[in-house]
Amino acid sequence: MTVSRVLRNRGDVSKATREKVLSAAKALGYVPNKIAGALASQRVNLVGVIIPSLSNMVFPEVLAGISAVLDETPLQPVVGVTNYRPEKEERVLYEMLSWRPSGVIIAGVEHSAASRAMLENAGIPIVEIMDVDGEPVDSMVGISHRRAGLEMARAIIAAGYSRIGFLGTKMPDDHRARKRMEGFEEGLAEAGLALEDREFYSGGSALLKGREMTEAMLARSPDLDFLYYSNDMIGAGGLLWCLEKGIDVPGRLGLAGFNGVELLDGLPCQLATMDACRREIGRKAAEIIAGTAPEGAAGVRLELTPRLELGDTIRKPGQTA
Amino acid sequence: MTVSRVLRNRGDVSKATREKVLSAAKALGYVPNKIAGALASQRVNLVGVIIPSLSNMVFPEVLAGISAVLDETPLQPVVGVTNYRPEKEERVLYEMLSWRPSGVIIAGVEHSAASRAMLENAGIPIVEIMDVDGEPVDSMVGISHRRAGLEMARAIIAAGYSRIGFLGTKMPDDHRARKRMEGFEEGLAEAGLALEDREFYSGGSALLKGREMTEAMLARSPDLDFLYYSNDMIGAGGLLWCLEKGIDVPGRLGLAGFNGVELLDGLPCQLATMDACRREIGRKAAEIIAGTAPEGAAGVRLELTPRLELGDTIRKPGQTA
DNA sequence: ATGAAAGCGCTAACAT
DNA sequence: ATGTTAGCGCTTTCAT
Repeated sequence: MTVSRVLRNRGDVSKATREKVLSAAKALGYVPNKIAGALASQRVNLVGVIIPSLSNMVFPEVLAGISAVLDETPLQPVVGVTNYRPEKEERVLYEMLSWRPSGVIIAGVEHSAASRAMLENAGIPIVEIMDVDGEPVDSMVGISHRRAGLEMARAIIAAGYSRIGFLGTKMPDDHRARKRMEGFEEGLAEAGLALEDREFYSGGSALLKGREMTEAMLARSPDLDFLYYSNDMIGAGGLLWCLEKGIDVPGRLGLAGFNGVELLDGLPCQLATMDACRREIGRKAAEIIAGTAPEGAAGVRLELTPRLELGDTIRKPGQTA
Repeated sequence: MTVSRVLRNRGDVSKATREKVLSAAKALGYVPNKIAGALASQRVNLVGVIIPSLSNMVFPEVLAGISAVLDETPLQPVVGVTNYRPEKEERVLYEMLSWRPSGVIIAGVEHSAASRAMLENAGIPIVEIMDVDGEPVDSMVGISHRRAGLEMARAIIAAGYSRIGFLGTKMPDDHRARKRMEGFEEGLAEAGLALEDREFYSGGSALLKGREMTEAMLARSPDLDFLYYSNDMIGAGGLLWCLEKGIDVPGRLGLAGFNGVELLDGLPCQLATMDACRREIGRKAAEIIAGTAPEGAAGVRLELTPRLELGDTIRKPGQTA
């Protein structure tokens, strides 16, 4: 019918007919059936976005970046959550691909063999995000978490700390947290140092866990002069606890987290951290899918550089211990 | 073909053929085309979930409740975010309905005329969530925010506070925050009281805003003996600021927030709050769509009861001012 | 500028 | 237990 032409603003349609169709559609409360449309046109304006979690502050911000870009295009994000579980990632990916989206943005470069095969055979642009330490299927946008850990270690050592503890998540499938820790240990090793203590948690309120783990670690290893947290939320918990106990931060004890979450702005003092470029990663990934990225639309490899923010919890050069 | 039968475990298929089809499918990396399937069967295993925001802690938790329930069913959630904007809600809803989902879960009971018309004509189960102060299109699961505000006011007055300030978001379209404030003022009015000061913010780090607004309000109205925050995040910022300044909480100044977010567990002391039953709301809404709710699948009206948690920031009966 | 017809890749109903 | 057929509601192409 001509109707189809009107609703998609295609082809030549006379003004009169157009108006008539439009008003009829509105009167009937007509909503076109995209299923049929997609089947006929072999085009689907959906972009699959697969992320491990929504409950921390990091992925929602990536999503915000993606949405900001896609809002300017006909594309729409559809998000799937894996809870850091490879089997769930497989399921979610399978479901998504069965809708034949225009592209997929997926967190991480580690995937099960089946997932990787699906991504490779999908025949659409794939962007793996967050992490660049690995071989991408197609495009890749992120930061090097290994390097982030490494540089934080160097900064800490440069500030004169040497007895260092690590506090993080107990997540075998959070590869980025793992890589940060490995990079961090590598950085310590450069200076002939090693982690003196470490502790991992899972589940629960991160702020509370940070508080509890800090207390436990300091009770166990009172000589530590620095604590590196695998994320800002537990770091903030630790910081609050130290402040409460009157511990001299950063003199007696230095602290650092990771992510650069907005939350930190509201703390009594600024926790040292490293910005993970979350929003920018989302923007870039979306641009690659939308085909508006200057870098192109396939095989792009983009490594962003996280900014180290010393804040108030690492000694500055002049400051004495 | 028989293939269709195998992939959907339907009808009688011999073991041998089944195996053959399955292995062939795997070898070819075959992913079925749900578009064609949906068109043919007139069934789509998608549930549209429309929420205003992902950047606070409240909606992700609702989503977690929804996912937990839908994971046991063939249904899959697809989320859309409106940023509290009615026009965006309209667009997102239109897009979703054009995929003919099995149901829609949507936050709030206030919608534009066009959105309401779409919901009414969709011919699928609709569940409006979070808020029960209004007339639903179909089903409704939530709490009464008006009553939540009212009861908080009563508790505060019962504890002996009388010079009360309000701090909240400047969001004309956050109807739930508005209703809480209205209910709160109603509660004050019962005791012949009224708000002595109020301040609203928008954007930025909520924790930081809470800190700044608290400082500003106390500078302006030093006689206040209670601050009611429209959410826990700004409440936490205010609490941290008070602790820092050595203000006697809850003796000299009482504080309360709203939501019952997990974050509060990690604070130096427990902020009074009211649990919004977020996870439970998500679960119930999903059950209604899935048809597994004992209440039925259409026209359900479910009001949950938020629990008041006095924490450490409201005086207990025995405590003196 | 408009209409007619084929067909997208499946499912459902009906053969066999 | 397996094969056959007619659509699902659009888009596309070709005709008028």
